[in-house]
This record gives sequence, C-alpha cells and structure tokens, in this order.
Amino acid sequence: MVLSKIKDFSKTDIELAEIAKALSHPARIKILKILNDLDSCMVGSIVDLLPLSQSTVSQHLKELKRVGLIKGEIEGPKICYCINSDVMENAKEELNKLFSQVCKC
Amino acid sequence: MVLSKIKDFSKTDIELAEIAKALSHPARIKILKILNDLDSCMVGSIVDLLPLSQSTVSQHLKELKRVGLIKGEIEGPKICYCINSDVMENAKEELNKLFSQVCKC
DNA sequence: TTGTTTTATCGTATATTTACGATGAACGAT
DNA sequence: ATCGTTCATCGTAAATATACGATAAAACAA
Repeated sequence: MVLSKIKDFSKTDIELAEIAKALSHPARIKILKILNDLDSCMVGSIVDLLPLSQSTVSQHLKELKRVGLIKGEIEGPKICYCINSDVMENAKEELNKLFSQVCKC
Repeated sequence: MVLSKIKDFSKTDIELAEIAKALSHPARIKILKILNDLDSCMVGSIVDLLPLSQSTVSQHLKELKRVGLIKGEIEGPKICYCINSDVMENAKEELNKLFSQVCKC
C-alpha cells in the first residue's frame, strides 16, 4: 500500500465508509441485534451467544464503540453495553442520504 | 486467524456485512456518487476523478460488482459501468431493516 | 489481604485489503 | 497486420483486520 489514500477523500465519504466498516462483519451485526434484544448487556452474555472467544468479542465491541454505535457503562466489575440510539439514527440517516444520492430509491 | 468464523453466522447477518463491506471504503462511496452523476461511466472518467491509479480503481469496481451494486456493459474497448438499482434498493431495505431491529429509529 | 469475577489489552499468527506498476487481452482504426 | 486505447489481471509490498491464549486491571467478596 505504501501510503493510504483515504485522507484524500471528502470528510463525508470517509465518515460514511467508517460507518459501513463498523457494520462490515457479521459478528458486529449480531452484537447490535443482541444488545437490542437482551435486557442484560454485559460482555459475558454476548460472548455466550457468539462463536468467538472473549478477547475477539472485546475487539469487535471496541470497533463498534470507536464509531460510537454502542456505549459502555461500568457497573462494578461488569460493563453494560448498549446501543447509542443517537449515533445509530445518524448512521441510518447518512446511509439513506447516500442511497437517495445514488439510486432512485 | 487460524480459521475464519464467518460461516458460523446466519446468512442474513453475513449478507448485511457483505453489503456494508462493499461500502466500507471512501473510494467506493465516491465511485457510486460519480456513477450517478456522470452520463458517461467508463472507467477512465472515474479514474480521472479519484486520487488512485487505474489498477486500484479497477479493484474497487470489482468489489462493487462482486456484491452486485454496479454492473458493467462492454462497449467496444470500453466498459460502461452503472448503478444496479435493484440491488441498491435491496441493500437500502436490508440496512433499514437492520436499523429498525436495533434502534427506535 | 487474598481470591473471584469480569473485561480490556498484549503478543502473535494468519488472512484480507489496499495500492501500485507491469503486463495482457479485446477492440477499433489505420 | 500493426498500432493505440481501454480495461482487467498479475505480481508484489505494506497496512489492516481477524482470531486466539495469556496476562493485566478493576471491583467486589470472603
């Protein structure tokens, strides 16, 4: 690659790509669904529902947290993760704006 | 990695992740916008509008074609790329379905 | 204090992605 | 038949992503 060219693109295109990247692994898609379905949202519960190790799940959570789609609250030794609805709604709107720009749909 | 675990996820989660992956690079976002804006959609015109080499643009086009979001028609030595509206609309719907599943939005 | 539980981070191996130049294939024009 | 144009593919290098076990850190319990 020698040099990443990503910074040569527009801010909005980079941001859209970042949102999409966060959604680009089935584990992260499933994590979002789990967070919405479960009352409890501690990491252990998520790990139990995924075919991945605890450390790998932690990495996927980190990626979702990085773009803000989820947030974590410390509860003693546990951490309660949940969907960040504001960011999620913004992501939905930005993606729909893209679709309206590139398609009659 | 030793072994990819992607096949251990549901078909719908994998498909959603595939759509998102295709949108996960700003060059591909911009290509979609260019294809919608330009009348002509030959590769050379796209390359002129991107800070990337011809071979790199070709790879990005291949990825978009792989998931069906664009299609190419041979016109002599040229190839005319355009948005595949049906697939694009389906992608929009699948993503919106996801958002409605994981967020009150 | 010592141990237990919970989660993040470190170190590491492998796979995939990104990027380029060079080459090849297909076509039209001369 | 040869040449120029257009685009895909090959080969390659470097960056990033994925996955795991081991370890560290933080908090509560005994």
